[in-house]
Amino acid sequence: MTHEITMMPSESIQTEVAELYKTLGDSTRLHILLALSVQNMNVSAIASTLNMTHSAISHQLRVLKSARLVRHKREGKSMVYSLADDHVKTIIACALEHIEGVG
Amino acid sequence: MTHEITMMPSESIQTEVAELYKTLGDSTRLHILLALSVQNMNVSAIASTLNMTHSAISHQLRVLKSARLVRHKREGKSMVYSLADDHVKTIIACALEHIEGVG
DNA sequence: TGAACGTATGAACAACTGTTCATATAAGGA
DNA sequence: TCCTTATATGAACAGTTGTTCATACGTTCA
Repeated sequence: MTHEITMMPSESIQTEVAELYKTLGDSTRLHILLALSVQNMNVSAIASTLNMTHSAISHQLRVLKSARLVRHKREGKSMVYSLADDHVKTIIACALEHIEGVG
Repeated sequence: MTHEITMMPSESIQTEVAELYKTLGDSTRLHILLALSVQNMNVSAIASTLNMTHSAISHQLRVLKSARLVRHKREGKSMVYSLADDHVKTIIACALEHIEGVG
């Protein structure tokens, strides 16, 4: 885990990285990921935590799902969402450190 | 450099992080940053490297500047741009690792 | 099966984004 | 000073984005 750019990434990798950032670059989605970094939640819980409609949250979860940033599993009537892996936390933590560093 | 989220960031920090990602979430801007991670360049050099117009590059450099991701200094007729600090490299490297990890 | 709950989806709309084009500003050389 | 080179800026346009509203789907329990 050195976090260094050892060589110039290919065009397609660059595009993928930009896509990843675009996905993270919406405050609703970032809020969802941060909430999920604390604990797994269903759609209703996320919606009330962020004080937004179920529909808006569901739409954004779809985006996060297709970006492979969250997973979901059914539990009875509800869908429980969780972060896809620890990478996600790491990426956000990187940005947090930058922000805190710059002030 | 542990890259862990030790506590829930404040609303304003969350918004800042989202803004940072939004800035990184454009392939033109990411290309510029990756190019600058190799060497400092002026606008013309960036434009020809990315095969884009000077104007488009200049507009994007303005965005990167206001996000404090790049610095610039005049050298004769041209403006030489460089990464603001090593944080920028680290942030991009984090995402690269995630992409490569996911495949 | 039918009602209630939880979630997903599609259409539509306003708001935003990135590029292009035209033009302006700034520095160096004749 | 005038011309050239280098960069910046503003307006405008097409394309994209995120939310809302209405509706559909899926699960549980009576």
